[in-house]
Amino acid sequence: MLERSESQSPSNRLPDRLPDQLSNRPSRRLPRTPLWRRIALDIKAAIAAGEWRAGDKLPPEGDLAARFNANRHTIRRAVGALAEEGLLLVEQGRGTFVVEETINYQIGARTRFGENLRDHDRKVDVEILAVEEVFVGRDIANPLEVAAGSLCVRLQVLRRSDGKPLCIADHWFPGERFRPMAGLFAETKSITRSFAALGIADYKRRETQVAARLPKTWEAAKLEIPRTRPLIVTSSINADPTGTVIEYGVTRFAGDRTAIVFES
Amino acid sequence: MLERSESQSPSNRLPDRLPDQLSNRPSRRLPRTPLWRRIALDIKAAIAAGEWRAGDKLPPEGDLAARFNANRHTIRRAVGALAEEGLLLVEQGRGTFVVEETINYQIGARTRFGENLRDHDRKVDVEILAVEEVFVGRDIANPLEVAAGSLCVRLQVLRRSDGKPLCIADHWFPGERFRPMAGLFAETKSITRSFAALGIADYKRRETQVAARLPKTWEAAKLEIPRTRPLIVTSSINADPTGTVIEYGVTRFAGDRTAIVFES
DNA sequence: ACTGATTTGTGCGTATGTATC
DNA sequence: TGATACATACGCACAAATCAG
Repeated sequence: MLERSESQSPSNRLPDRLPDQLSNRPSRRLPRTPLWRRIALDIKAAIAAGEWRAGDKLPPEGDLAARFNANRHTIRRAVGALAEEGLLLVEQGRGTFVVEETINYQIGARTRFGENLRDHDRKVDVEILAVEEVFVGRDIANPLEVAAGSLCVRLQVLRRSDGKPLCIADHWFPGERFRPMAGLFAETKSITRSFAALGIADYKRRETQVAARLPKTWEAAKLEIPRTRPLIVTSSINADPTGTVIEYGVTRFAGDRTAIVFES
Repeated sequence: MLERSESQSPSNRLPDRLPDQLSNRPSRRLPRTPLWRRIALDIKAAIAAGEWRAGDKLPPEGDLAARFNANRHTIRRAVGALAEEGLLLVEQGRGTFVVEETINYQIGARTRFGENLRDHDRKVDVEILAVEEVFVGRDIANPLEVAAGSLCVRLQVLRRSDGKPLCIADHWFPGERFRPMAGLFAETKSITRSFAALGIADYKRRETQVAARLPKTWEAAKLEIPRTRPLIVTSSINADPTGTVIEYGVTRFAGDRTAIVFES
């Protein structure tokens, strides 16, 4: 836990020289900005420059003290200011982190994936991970309101926002009627448009369940998060205007990059 | 990893006796049920008898093989069937678990904590962890729609359902008007009733944000979960009929015991 | 970041009982 | 009776995921 190398003995009460920063100020008379404030700006600049990115852990206060040639108390003041600003997050015993810009993913009865994020000037991108026809088990058959063992279409996609993985979604579509979905989605890259091609002009989200769990290895890899960071898992049922279920979806969001917002 | 003691040498091509199970069949001619199916029933019975309870980990397949005097493949078949039924959950590298009955916590515009769970014949219980008057920072002031540094009331409670910790909730109430909340809640054990005592007959949940993260040590302790299991964190804003914000709440649920359900 | 131990997943080979033609 | 196909069961080996140190 060594703070600085100098003045280790308590007898040495007075520093033998001024800290570098004080002599390092602009040539004359200009209103000097406090050291902690300059350090705060430096840290901010370093983050802006990409040295530490959203979610990264800053070096321990001791290391920062060495780097900026200041006392740990001074560092704490700078970090405290940035934390108050909301740029940093300080956690006792863990460290100091650059707060992640969380994406607020709005969910309502008429949530459509594409529209949701386009408002935020984000580039949305879809990668198809799997398309297949499967005989579904009870877990999928129940929400789809079909018999267990029915033939259904499964579509698994990875959605990115600004190039960063946002979520992995599994979509199930019930029965023969939706066999063309596989091809349609590959073409349109949109579930809404694929539905439209099948003559379904409108549909509504009936209910959404939210849970949290840790990712499996492949999920963590695809979402580019550590395996120790939790997922938000939403399960939702979409029905056409007659009330027939036309899709059941399970979506996994990177838990610390995303917040799901429900309006009521 | 000894499977069976017999016939370890590959030179011994022919088993010297019939496997136990085949000679072990019902006395005569009755249609014999396959071993894997009988084992599945045995496991089911053991769970029903309370030998393994919801959330428990079953012994490894090897141990089960020894116990049921069968090959691991046979055990896997039995376990696979029960997993398909939804009674067991198999996780590679971790083990096989009896599925937990997850609590579906319904959220809508008029969600009231007490009413939510009483329907399920659960005993609801509230423990007050903290009550205080605080000058709130930006993070709380913003959703409450008051100035940063305002005096507010903070109430932190641990809610149990059937004795098991369900969630930790922080409630903030804005300004002078709600100073009596501290005492009122201690008396009524209910936010709705406390509001009523203050002349607020009705209020609505305006919006709810859902996120996930790992618990801090004290949260894990209070919720009685390991630190490696994620929390579901909901943040919600409640407003009275005039639209004035009267409460901001942050609630942490045990992620693997709970699913939050939103209707739309 | 690595290691070894634990546990499930998968594939191959063998043997035997059962149903069908 | 025999040929064939399928379901059941055992044995072995290694891959893959998880976890504790």
